[in-house]
Amino acid sequence: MVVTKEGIRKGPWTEQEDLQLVCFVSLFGERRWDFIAKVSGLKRTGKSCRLRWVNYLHPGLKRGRITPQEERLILELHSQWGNRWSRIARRLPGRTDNEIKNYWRTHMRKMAQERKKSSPLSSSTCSSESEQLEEAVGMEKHEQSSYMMTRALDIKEEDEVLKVYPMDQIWNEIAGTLESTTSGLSFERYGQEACNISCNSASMPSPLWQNCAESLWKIDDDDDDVDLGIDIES
DNA sequence: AAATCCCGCAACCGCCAGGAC
DNA sequence: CGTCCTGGCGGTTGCGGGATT
Repeated sequence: MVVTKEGIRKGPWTEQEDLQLVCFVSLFGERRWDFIAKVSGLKRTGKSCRLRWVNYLHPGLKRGRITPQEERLILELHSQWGNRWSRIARRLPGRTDNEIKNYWRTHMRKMAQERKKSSPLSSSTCSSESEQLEEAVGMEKHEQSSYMMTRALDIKEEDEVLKVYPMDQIWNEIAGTLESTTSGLSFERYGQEACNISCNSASMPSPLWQNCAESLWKIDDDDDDVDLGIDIES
């Protein structure tokens, strides 16, 4: 853990920080990250708080491996939109842009390597890794796109089967102590005690969670008409 | 058993767009 | 209209842990 001259902490988040952030996001919502960063007493930037929330703490997040269906969807969407990770992520409920980005990098690298192995001659014609990657992706796309589209609709069902994610422990801890502080919170009060972490007295209004979870993964209508509707028909 | 390599992922950085003033 | 602030996005880095030698 690094602390900068300005007293800003960097590096991995501690469990305590996570709890603290969860508390304050529950109070203020997923906005005003700079404000949350200040008020919470976390010595983090607003950006850092937002990132931590979006990529790790959000209750709607799915954990575990990318499924074959998701993989195909990623391939298809990437072929349409390129590296628009956040946009792609909106199509994959519970997945974050960061996760998809990471997945893409590692798996496409793997694919490129395998391809290189299987056809060593072709490597001489490729001047860069990125070109190889694109080639590999193109290959995947043609093989799988139509199948993927029919499978894409199944993903939602699969989501329901899933999967305990690590934050459950935290949610459980918090949920157990909810009622005591959910009503009558004032700024002064939570500042002093609501997030007096160990968070045993943390407030965690569950309806808000449901709201958040739904809203974050709500598909952006503007983006939608571009793609799936069309492709599903084909 | 130790050293090295490789992969997955969390986190940071820089840039940009949109909104408030 | 210009400036500042905030949040979102894509790219990149670095660490931890498992696999391999």
